[in-house]
Amino acid sequence: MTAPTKPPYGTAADSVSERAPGEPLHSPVIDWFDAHARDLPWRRPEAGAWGVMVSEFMLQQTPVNRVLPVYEQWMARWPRPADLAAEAPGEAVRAWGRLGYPRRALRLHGAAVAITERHGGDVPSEHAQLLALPGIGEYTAAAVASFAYGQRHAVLDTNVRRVFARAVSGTQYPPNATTAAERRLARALLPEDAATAARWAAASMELGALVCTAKNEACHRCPIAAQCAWRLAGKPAHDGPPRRGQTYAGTDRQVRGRLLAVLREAHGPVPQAALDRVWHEPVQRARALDGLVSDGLVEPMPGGLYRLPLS
DNA sequence: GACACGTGGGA
DNA sequence: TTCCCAAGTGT
Repeated sequence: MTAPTKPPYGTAADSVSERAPGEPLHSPVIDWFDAHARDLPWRRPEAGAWGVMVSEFMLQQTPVNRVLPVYEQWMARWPRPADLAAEAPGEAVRAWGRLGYPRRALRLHGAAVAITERHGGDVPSEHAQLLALPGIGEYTAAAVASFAYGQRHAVLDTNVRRVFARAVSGTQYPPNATTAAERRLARALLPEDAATAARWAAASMELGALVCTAKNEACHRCPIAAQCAWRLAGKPAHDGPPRRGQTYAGTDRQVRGRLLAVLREAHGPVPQAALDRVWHEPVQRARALDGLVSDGLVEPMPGGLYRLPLS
C-alpha cells in the first residue's frame, strides 16, 4: 500500500464552506491508514468482490470481531455467489448464526440469486446495479464499488459521518439521520483520483472505527487532531436531540430472536410446542412468529411444524 | 422521517 | 446492572 504520488486534495474541498481552516485531511489520514490499518480478511486481494460484499452485509450494525469467524466459514462454504444461490435460503439463515438481524442473511441469499441470474455470477461493479440488489442500500453499494472495484464514491457510514462531524463540523456526533449536507460534504472531500478516493474511503472509515470512536476517542493517536474542529472548539458536548436508544428487552425483536434460535439449532421441522416454550405471553409470541413467517425467515408446514425456509 | 429489525461486549 | 453501541436497509 503506497501513498499517492500526486496529492489529490486541494481542489474539490476548497469550496466547502463548512470546511475547517487549515491543512487538508486526505494525506494524513491515508498515511495513518497505511501504517495502522487492520489486516482484515475482506481487505485482502483474494477476498474478491464477493468477499467484500459478504463482509459488508455482515458488518451492517455488527462489530468486526463478531463477524470474523462467521465470514471465514461463509466464504469457505460459499466461495462464489452461485454457490450460495444454489442453497436453500434457510441454510444462509442457519449459517448466519448469532450475528443478528437475520433478514440480512435472507437478503444476501437473494442477492446471490440475483447475481447468478442477472450478472452471470459476478458481483456487478456498477453502483446502480448493486443498489438494485436486495439488502444493498446507498452505503453498501458505494462500499462495494469503492473497496472491490476501486471506484470513486462517497462512502458514508457511521464512522465516516462521525469523523466528518468532528473534524469538519465541530460537533461531537452527526445528526440522527444522514442529511443532504453530509452527502454534499462527503462528495466535496472526495479525492479526484479514483484509486485515492477508494483509499480515502477505507482510511476515513478506519479512523472512525479505531481512533475517532463514539466514546473514549483517542485524539492523541489521531493524524488530524491538529485540524479537528471539534477538538479545537474544546470538545463541546452533544446538544441536539438525544440519539434514539434501541429498546430490546420485552420487544417482539427479542421474541423473534428466541424463536429463530430454536429453528437454527434444529436440523429439521420443529413442532409448535417447542417454539411455545421460548416466550410466556401467547399473543406476542404468535405475533412474532407471524412476523418471521411473513418476512420469509420461517416456513410453516402442515401439522403445526415450522422450519427455516427451503425456498 | 420514524420505526422495526438481533446480539453481545464493554464501560 | 443498565445503558450504549456496532461498516444499514426497507417500509
